Amino acid sequence: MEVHRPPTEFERKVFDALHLIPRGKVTTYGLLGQYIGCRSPRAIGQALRRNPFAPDTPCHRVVSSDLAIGGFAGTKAGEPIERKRRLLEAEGVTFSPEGKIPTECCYRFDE
DNA sequence: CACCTGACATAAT
DNA sequence: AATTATGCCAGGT
Repeated sequence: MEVHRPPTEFERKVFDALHLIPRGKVTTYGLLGQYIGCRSPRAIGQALRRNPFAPDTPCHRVVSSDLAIGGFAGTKAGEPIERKRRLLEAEGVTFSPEGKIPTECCYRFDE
């Protein structure tokens, strides 16, 4: 069990980036990482996993580089993933029968 | 399709 | 303080 601890700068960057994602869109670990200057999508995932502000912080808007739904709450599949998918659909994100998200719904931090 | 490697932060020892 | 292990990956072999 992890103890509660104040968010680090790295986590702050990640959370802040999440807030930039428009509603109804998603981003990938890689894009988010590049935006905050981190080339390690794994580190991003860890920060999201420890998201202390969930679901105020839209961590569910981050998917894998393949535009697959990716993981959620430390799991790759299961109930949490179902919730994530539902959250995205509720925001207007569409899913292919394979569970993939169309590129149009992918936010690439284009200003 | 199954590995292996790369890059990075945090927790635990 | 340093090392080890691991983690909502990505990409290459």
